[in-house]
Amino acid sequence: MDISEVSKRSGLPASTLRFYEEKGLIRSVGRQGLRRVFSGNVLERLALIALGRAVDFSLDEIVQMLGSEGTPSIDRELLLDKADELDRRIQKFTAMRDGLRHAAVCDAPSHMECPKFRRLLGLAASGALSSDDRMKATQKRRSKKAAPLSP
Amino acid sequence: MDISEVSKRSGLPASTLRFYEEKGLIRSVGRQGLRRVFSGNVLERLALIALGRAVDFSLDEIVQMLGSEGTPSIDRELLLDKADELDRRIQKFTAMRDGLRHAAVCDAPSHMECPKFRRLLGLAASGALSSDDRMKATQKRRSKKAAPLSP
DNA sequence: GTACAACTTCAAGTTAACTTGAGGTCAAGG
DNA sequence: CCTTGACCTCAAGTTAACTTGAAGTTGTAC
Repeated sequence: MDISEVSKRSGLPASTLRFYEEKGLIRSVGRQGLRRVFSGNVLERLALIALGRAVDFSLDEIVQMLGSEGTPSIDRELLLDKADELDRRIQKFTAMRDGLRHAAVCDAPSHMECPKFRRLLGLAASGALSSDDRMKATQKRRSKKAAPLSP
Repeated sequence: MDISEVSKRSGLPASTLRFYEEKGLIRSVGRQGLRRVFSGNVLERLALIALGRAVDFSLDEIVQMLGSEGTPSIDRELLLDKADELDRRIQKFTAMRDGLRHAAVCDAPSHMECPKFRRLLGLAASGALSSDDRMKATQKRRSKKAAPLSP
């Protein structure tokens, strides 16, 4: 497959595919003249990348999870970490959704006078919802097995 | 209150507060010499901003929702839109979480051989989870009331 | 009354994930 | 043979949301 074929099948622009290759996310199997040639399994790889992006992994995180190997063999612990992270996000989002929905129908003269809305505000302000706890649990869980590369 | 007081109470660095002021998100009530003076309700305002950020609004969106007025009076329809959006995100995230969790315990030799994981991959690849539908429903619902500013 | 920590402005830097553009190469059709 | 269009590289631009730095000012404690 040439790059436009991959582009068509994956829905990603060629520029993104080149960018991904440069980042080490995908690899072309060779060249025909100047042109990259991709094997079919790049599509599976791109699907994995899309999966990662869908759960808000950075490209760098994805590079790490997907080794350079064909078969990724993703760390199962990492998967659980990410599932936990998603759980926390789901909880926040659920709280937010309920709060927003209530605020929308609340008959308080202004949102500011609605106690539920104010409670939500308090939550947001306290950072409980700020979604900046991206990798805290990951770090925590990860640190239990300690540094595998140092003495 | 001076800026460091607001900073302490809000948890935001002074640079961010200045940045927010420049963006029109908050306002200082005046100056003492060079220094900004903020009124107490800037904290409420910052809480609203945090709330918005917590549900992934951009600062520009937030500026629009919070008029320049003291009492925001947020568009209730907009709140419902955002609640809907959150619903969709929650569904995606739930699907992802379940998928990840299964993949973590799945006894298939490689994730690639696990049908559930592959199904998840399909979902991600098809863009069903790609979270790029940020404002589609908003646009849709919004377009029902049509352009209020054009003839 | 002077030192200095804390404020100020304004410009420029940062990060992620791409996109765009300029300038060049090459295979295939006419 | 020659044109054309799809590909190539590499550098630079883009956006969001801030942060950092340089250079200047000032309220306050001694």
